[in-house]
Amino acid sequence: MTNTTLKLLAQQLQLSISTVSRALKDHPDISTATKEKVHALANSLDYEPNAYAIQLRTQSSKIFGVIVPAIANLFYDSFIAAIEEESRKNGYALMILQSSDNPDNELNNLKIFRQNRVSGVFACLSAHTQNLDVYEKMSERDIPVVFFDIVPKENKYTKVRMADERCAVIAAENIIQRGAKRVLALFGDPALSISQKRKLAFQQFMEKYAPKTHCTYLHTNSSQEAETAFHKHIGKMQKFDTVFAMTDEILIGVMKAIQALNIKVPKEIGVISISNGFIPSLYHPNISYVETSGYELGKLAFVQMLANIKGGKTLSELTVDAKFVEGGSM
Amino acid sequence: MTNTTLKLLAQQLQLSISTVSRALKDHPDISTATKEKVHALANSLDYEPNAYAIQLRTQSSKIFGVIVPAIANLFYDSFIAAIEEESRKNGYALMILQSSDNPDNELNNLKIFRQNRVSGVFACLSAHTQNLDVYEKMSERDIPVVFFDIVPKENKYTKVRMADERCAVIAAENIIQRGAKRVLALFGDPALSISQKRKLAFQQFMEKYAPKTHCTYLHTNSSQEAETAFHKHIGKMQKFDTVFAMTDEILIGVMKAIQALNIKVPKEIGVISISNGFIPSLYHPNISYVETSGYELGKLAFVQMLANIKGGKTLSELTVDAKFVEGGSM
DNA sequence: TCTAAAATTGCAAACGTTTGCGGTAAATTT
DNA sequence: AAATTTACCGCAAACGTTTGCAATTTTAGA
Repeated sequence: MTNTTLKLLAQQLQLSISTVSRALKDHPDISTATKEKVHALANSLDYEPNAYAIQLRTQSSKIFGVIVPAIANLFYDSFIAAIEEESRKNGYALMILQSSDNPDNELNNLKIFRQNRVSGVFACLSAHTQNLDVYEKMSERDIPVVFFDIVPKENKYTKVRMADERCAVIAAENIIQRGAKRVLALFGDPALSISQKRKLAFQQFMEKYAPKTHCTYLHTNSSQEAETAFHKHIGKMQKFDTVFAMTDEILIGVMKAIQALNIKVPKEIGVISISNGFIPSLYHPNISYVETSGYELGKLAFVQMLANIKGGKTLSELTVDAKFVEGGSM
Repeated sequence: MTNTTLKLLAQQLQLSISTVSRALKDHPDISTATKEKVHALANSLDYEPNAYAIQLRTQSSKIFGVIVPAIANLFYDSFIAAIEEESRKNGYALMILQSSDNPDNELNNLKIFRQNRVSGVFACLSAHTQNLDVYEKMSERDIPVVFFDIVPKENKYTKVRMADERCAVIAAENIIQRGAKRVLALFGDPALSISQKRKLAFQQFMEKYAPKTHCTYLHTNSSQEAETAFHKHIGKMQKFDTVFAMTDEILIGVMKAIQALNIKVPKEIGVISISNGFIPSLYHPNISYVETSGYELGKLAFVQMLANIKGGKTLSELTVDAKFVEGGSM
């Protein structure tokens, strides 16, 4: 079946295309009578404006691009869910591409976004992206970019991210408050700035406010690694009374080990992590965690995007605050 | 900065727009010499074809729409990841919208898809969608629809889904093989056909091949409900020696209860579920499960879509097969 | 050298909108 | 009744491509 167009409506009504167009959008120039006629026919013929024609004509697309390392990820999917909601409210649609942490894909995805003339892109850098030229190219095209989560260091970009240092400090506070004597602190890939930031903040805080507490710092790149690391370190020397997991991934490994060894939480060991809350709710007792909500981050990113679109350049780095959520594991 | 267009290239090269257009796509009519010139300038000027103009002209969009109840979902996000991969390989981009299980949103999303003249849509019905007219409308527009996971009953549609009955039967087989005497079987929302199918198949198989095994069937709508149901039923009368969870959601509730009561798996109770594998891997021992891979389903859906686009109508219902994955919980 | 065929390139219409501007008829003011 | 305003509507260009066809140039055949 052929789509109904303005032209078709115009022919059937013996009107000009422009009149039909204006009638459809309640232009004051058009009389109420014709407006009604037009609307009636448009409805009965199921008229749907052709987005491409509009975008071609108006040079603006009502589509946002989103680029994440992976969609299948507890954090990113809630981020996406958030901007999807906001987008719909504001009449935008979303185009989502994943980089799989591969800079080549990243490049390609950005290209697709440019070709589709998206009105803006939400970007999470892939783990080891060095070259930001592609993003420069977006700016040249006047396409605003809001970076989230993994963001570039330079402060000429608009970025939103979690308050990484705050997260680590809040975790440290709670560990101290528990009266921990020996803590095992597990962090992620040491090459990632997020790992560095969190570790640094955590370490400094502990050394300053609880210098007598013995801390062991480890970096692990997967649940597997975390699990085996835990097994290894829990065995030798005195047992830890508290364990801190920087991410869900790490927490998962730790908890498997804890279950395997049948260690009682929180009696024999306290557990605390940084998470968006889903994984911690899987265990009994619920794991206490410092909340980093992908959902909140998404909402924040969206207002930044809107600001960028409306008010020209709004360069800034906003962070969503962290808060402690009591589980029962501390 | 103003985008470079064919017109611009043509002017600078003293060529016609059509020649430039053809040169860029290696049309045999164009001489190698001019082709090279054109490509060179296009590169240096960062020419990027305007997708909207192309789509307007060619009436085809290279975009697929995806509609899911929620992106933030272990099953759907892996489904999405799969079709995203395939799409990229085939030069398509994805437009993803979530229905939040609300038929109104579903309606609206479909509308956006139509307006954007997507080349096809992957749709998962929202839980209680009754009216399929919207999807009929897509067909009228010659937009193929591939339903996945939650699909309509009528067989005039193209659908892919998990082999629900097989899943349930495989689970039942393993339960029988374990020599279970008393099993607690937990299913999801009884209004959903997926729950009905799985329960029916499970029940029939058990009654046929293990009539002496005592089975208790329950429906729960959330992790919470599953958890309390487990607590309630494990308390009174004789303990169950095996529990079957139809979904991840249910498994989560069950496992929380099991942890709380400190019941040993698999010694005191066997656990088996239907899952894509992530949740079962979170526990020690890993939970044995019947695999329903969103990823596989995505791949399958994509070939169906391609078939539909290329070869006209290909109405059929394909299912991705289920297989048992040994954990250590049985 | 002339002609026919082959190799190149350009013209112009079309895709479906939006929108500045000009035009006509009706309503209002003098 | 003439002049002016107001209300309504249509013309046509433009957005950036693609593509059938015609036009031109080059090459080959005789």
